[in-house]
Amino acid sequence: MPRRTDLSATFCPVGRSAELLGDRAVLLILRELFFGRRRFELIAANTGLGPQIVSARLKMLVAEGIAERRAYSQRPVRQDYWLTDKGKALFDILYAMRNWAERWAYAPREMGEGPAIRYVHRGCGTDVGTATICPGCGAGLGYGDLKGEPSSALKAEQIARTA
Amino acid sequence: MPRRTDLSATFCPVGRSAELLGDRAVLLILRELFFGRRRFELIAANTGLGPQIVSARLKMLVAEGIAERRAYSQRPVRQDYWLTDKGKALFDILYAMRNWAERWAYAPREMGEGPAIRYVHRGCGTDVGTATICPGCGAGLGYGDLKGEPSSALKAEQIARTA
DNA sequence: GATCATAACTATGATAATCATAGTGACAAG
DNA sequence: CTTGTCACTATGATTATCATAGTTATGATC
Repeated sequence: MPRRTDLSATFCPVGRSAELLGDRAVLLILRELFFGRRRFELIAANTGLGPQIVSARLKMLVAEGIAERRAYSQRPVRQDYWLTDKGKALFDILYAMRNWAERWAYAPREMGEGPAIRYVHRGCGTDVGTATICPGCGAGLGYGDLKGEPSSALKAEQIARTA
Repeated sequence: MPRRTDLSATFCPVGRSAELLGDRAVLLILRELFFGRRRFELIAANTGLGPQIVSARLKMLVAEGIAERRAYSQRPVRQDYWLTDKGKALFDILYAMRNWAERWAYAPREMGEGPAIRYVHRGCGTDVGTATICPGCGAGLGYGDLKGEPSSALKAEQIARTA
């Protein structure tokens, strides 16, 4: 495609976010990083993206200050990727995406099963459902406040992808 | 590009959302619809997208039940696009994108100016800043609860695009 | 009543991003 | 010294995207 117009300098904040997030690969990689999958091969396997795309997007995320590359082993040299504060702040967006899809974009769900990921408020132990304010204690819910537990169906799908 | 893998049937809700939202054009068009710009030509002008893309994406949004096409004039026949309930529910995501960018993705901002769009809670009149819970009255903030006022810089940019 | 204007699109060709596949370099284990 | 793991890079075919121009339908203007 021809060179698309750059939105990173528009006055509209949604436009600036769209410049980053209007890309399947970026969203999927961020999902993996939030799930704690930091290694290149794991990210590639779980997203289904090719290694060139994963490589290019991770480079970009590092350049934008959203992720950082760390060596988790010296011999052999092995790198992985961690979210920075700027990256962790994207949690609200991904959580809103999750909430929308659980409500409006139906999954190939087993009968009677609940959401694909159950989130529990670490502070008070309440299952928050798809709320942004804890229904148990009224606290706002941000990065680190929630503990997610994938359903058996989601777990099976993830295992199938990495096998 | 080759046929990319379809994520609309994955168990992961973030994946299903990414299938829809991982696309610059979709995000920009949704922004316009939330801003109340419903006409084809206005959407094309404000997003900078070509008419083929706008056409294709609007068709898709209608097919997905996110927008609907309405005739706002019979003679001459003129159509525009409105968000459905499913579409309006995407507000939380766009609002989270706005909040993230206002905080972390810096605008070419005039000195001393605040956010590009000031949001005021309709219920109590409080300027909510980038909060998801009204700092004035504690109410949760969703679609319809907020009144947005673009800054002069953002207004100027919008006028420049449509001229 | 011929031309001009407006709105909502559709059509075409050049360009560039994406995917699938294969390969590389560094090291460790057997 | 062959095999395996991990984090990538390289290549070629495919296809989405952009810029530009054109179409259809109608109303307004000269």
